[in-house]
Amino acid sequence: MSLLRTHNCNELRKEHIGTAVTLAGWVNRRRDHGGLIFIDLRDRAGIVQTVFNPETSPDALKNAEEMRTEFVVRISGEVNLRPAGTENPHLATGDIEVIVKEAEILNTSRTPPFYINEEVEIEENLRLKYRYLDLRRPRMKENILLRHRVVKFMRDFLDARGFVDVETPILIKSTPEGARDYLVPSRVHPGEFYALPQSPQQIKQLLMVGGLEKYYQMARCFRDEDTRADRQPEHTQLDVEMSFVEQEDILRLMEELYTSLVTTITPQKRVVKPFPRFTYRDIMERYASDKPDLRYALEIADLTDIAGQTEFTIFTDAITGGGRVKGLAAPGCGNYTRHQLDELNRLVLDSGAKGLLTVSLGHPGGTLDELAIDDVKSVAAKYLTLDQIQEMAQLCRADKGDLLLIVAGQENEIYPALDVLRREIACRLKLADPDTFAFAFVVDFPMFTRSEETGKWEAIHHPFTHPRPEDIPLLDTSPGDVIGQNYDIICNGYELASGSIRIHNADLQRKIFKLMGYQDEEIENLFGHMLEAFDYGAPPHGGIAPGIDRTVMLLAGEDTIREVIAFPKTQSAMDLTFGAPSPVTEEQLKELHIDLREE
RNA sequence: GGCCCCGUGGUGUAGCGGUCUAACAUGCCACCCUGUCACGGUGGAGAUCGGGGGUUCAAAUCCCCCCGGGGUCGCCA
Repeated sequence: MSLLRTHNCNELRKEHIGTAVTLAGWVNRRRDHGGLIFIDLRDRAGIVQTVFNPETSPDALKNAEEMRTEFVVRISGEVNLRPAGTENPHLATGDIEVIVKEAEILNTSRTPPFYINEEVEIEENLRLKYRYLDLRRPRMKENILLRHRVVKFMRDFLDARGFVDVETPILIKSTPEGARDYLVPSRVHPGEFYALPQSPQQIKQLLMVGGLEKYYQMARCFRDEDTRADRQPEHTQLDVEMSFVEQEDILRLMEELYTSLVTTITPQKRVVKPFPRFTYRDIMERYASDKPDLRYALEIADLTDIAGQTEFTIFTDAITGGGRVKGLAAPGCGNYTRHQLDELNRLVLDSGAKGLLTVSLGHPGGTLDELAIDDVKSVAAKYLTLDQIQEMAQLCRADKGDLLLIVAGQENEIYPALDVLRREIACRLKLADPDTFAFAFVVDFPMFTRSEETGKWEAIHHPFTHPRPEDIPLLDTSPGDVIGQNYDIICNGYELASGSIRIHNADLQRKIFKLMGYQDEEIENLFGHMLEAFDYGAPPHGGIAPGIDRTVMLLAGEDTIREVIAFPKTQSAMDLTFGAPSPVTEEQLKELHIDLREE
């Protein structure tokens, strides 16, 4: 195995009995019986019990008395069957133990700042400061090993299908759109900067022009924007691009990749193939989100028609103002207390909607037809007829005993509220099965949205997305109606991947840039390299980029991607292990031609 | 930048105006212990309760500001 050891701590079994072994690892636990000492030795592979006996090896025992938690030690001895009745079924190596003949302390350790041998929640900033110790703990160790298996699987999967792994530059050109770039000053070119890639988007398209046909890369992507539980300043994408493909080719490839990944890496989890497909419009209508958790239904119903017939002015005013009335049913929540209803109302207000109307549909039992007006509890009850309530309940697929949650207003203000409500109810009712991955494709996104600040058309995905061929004429007449050939993979409430068929024609690409308000000169400056490349026989191509961190997070059952990243950054983008970012010397700044401004 | 949550011995928690000279568990140190495996036993050390200011006769506890961590909106082509 190596010069320092013959076996790892997890591989010794009954068949090794009598074998002389040398092991090295960390002291996971020491049990000193005064004379007899047990030390659980731990390495990456696992744990084995070693026994120090004063009669067989007094010198080794002397060393063992010095050993403490997390000391690095090396022992030599013989594998023994444990005495009958002392086997430990919790250990893979629990049938045997190593009788130590010689022991050596390779390195001592201070008492760790937190438990390594116990699963206790530790404050995250402490874990991050001592991440190298945190990585020894089972949770992080397993997550990092899982991540390795996921990445290995993806590489093998794509290699087997003819994909070529190409490395692309990390120091590239800053582009104006999208996220804020991380900038790197140039020593050689005073006043000029490189940018770290937000993704290798343009580069991989040029690889297609370069004739690679099938490219992939574990690509690090950098975005100087605020973090979230599922967002870090740097993250890793499985960047994929293919030539001579249509959208359908890419979706099928991804469906195959993800289903085989899950069945191979986490066979205990459920996954449904084929993945359901939704248009953007459809999924927003039904779930008020472009990445809903589809492990549960809780579909959102459009109540605008019936709400417009009521005497309830909050509804009718909203509709008159061009808004909609939408709602969902919270199963079995008809008995919610005032306090619980207030909590839901608070969520709605915090999400920016004007308010929440709750309609309690009495007690469970019987059908909606048997609902009496006296069963109904709602502040709007006197403005609604029983027929209207029953119809709204029916549209929400509600039963007696349920709670209707209804929000009225403009779509852009009620959708966040409906999304929050849907997730909150699912959380309270524990509707999301932790052992299921509900993948889905979302397709047919609009290409452009009009910026509220500038009034300009902005790309929803990115400006290299190819419009649906039939929509190209709309570029001249109504850009907001143009649907792009782009697609997301969503799973359990997360956007896992995003991709598109790209433009490979310089004229069309130029047209898109112009539509977005770029002047000819800007276009040549910023994107001339792309447009020129398209003039030299660019093949039709498209791709996608699944997020590795989010994928591993889901497979690991974690709630944040920090748990699957060896050295993640905090919400304020700091690396607590290294203390980055940090000031640099005046000499360094001078070399880079940088003066710091007073803020 | 907005909103919300958290910060008490090394670690995890309790305490939420006076009984706090701050409790419990674990870890740590010492001694005892030859079959434990979260070993056991006895003893001990260890906290100006994130920092500052205020209210009060009295503050870990109430108020304000700041710092740090987290969640989220904005942001993330």
